[in-house]
Amino acid sequence: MPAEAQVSAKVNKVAKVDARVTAPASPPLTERQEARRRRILHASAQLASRGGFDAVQMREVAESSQVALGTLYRYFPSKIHLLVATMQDQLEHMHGTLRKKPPQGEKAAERVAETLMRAFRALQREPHLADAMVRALTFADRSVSPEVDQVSRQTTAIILDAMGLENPTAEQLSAVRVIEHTWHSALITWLSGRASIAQVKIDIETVCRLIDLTAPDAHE
Amino acid sequence: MPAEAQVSAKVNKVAKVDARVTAPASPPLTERQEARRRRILHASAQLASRGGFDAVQMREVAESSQVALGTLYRYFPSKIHLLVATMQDQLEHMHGTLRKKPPQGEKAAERVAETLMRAFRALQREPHLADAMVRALTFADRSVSPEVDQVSRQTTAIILDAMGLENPTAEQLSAVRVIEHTWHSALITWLSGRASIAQVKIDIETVCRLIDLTAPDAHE
DNA sequence: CGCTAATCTAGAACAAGTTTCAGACTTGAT
DNA sequence: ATCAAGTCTGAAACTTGTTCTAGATTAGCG
Repeated sequence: MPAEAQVSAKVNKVAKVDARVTAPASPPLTERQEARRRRILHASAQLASRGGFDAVQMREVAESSQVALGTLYRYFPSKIHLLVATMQDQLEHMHGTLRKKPPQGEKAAERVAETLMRAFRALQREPHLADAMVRALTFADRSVSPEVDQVSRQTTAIILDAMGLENPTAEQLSAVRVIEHTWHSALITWLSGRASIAQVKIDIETVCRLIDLTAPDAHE
Repeated sequence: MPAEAQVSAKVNKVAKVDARVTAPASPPLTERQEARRRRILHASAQLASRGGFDAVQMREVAESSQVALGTLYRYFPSKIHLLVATMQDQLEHMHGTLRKKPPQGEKAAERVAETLMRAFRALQREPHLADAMVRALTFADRSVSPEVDQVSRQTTAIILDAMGLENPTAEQLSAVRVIEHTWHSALITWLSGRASIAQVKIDIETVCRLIDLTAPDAHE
């Protein structure tokens, strides 16, 4: 029988979180395990904040989080998994923060653009961290699909929140997907120095106009 | 003084290619060097076609192309550089091919969507190659910016071609950028198995509607 | 308490990208 | 034809992600 295994998963920090955006708490973890996991994620974010993707070296993460290399790999089967998990973690924060002060815009498109720009500003404060997370996200192969999908759902939830929609139409979901595409890709161009902050802003605002197209009289 | 160094760059295969999409032929190469370069790109594409990004191993590329490892690195300073160059190469082909049979759609949005779907179908024929190229492209860091930018310009040219525009407005260029974002990101979701081909099609068609937004009476 | 299975640790080992180096080869110029 | 400078080769070395192993620990159970 298992050794460390009990304690309830203490997710759902933010009140009524949609089940679709809550991580599927697979095997419940011991307190010590939960603590290890947090230490690892913390070390990962910290190293990433310093030097971006390259600075997150597995041996360093292991050392910083006081865990053996093998253990690190037991928790996160690859560097990409680790960074995607780090992103999930950060996104949860972000979503919580964004919920508190909902965007002010009149129309849905404006609110979404405002929300994304707010998120973008947050990323600008830790550009290296953003680099590590976004690079990992787009570099992830099939073996990380579930986790990446989770991030995607969380992002979708944030956008739908901003739109103020309960039951989006298929067309609106398409628009949201395209917005997400633009969001990710625009971040990449910014991170690799091929687009300015202003440029990203324009792209976001441009793509958000798609929302008007799917619901000319959009509001809640 | 330089040793191997002369011969004119024999780019511009396709007649009147816009200067903005022509590689800035830096130091002209010897014929033997040009041949080496081609062998390398060929080996790269071949290995990529087999097993995607991971199958393109620098030692293997070197061996396949009958070049020493050090030489390979002299031509392409990193695996990412190599794969991005491979993409440039493939894109040139693609653009040439696409030029021949221009899209039929009435409206600009339709023509762009049709063109991109055509390109998408081409990629589907070599999914592993697509994987290698696209992953490299989005993973590229600042050191590869010039090359990635070149790919971006080439892509822009293809889209503008499909739109049939000579002097796009700033607004239209924004739309094109957003379309490119969507194109790249949608490819990624497809390659990582998180979106179906049908899904990609919808996303492309959705984003192309932005064009109508910037030019309601769009045509040539 | 004492047992058993799972987990953790330290460290070696392996894989693939990248760098380095000494010597052989080419090239353009004298 | 010869020379100087730049290029190519083959091979070793180095780096960092990933895997493997043997032994120490920990957790849950009777």
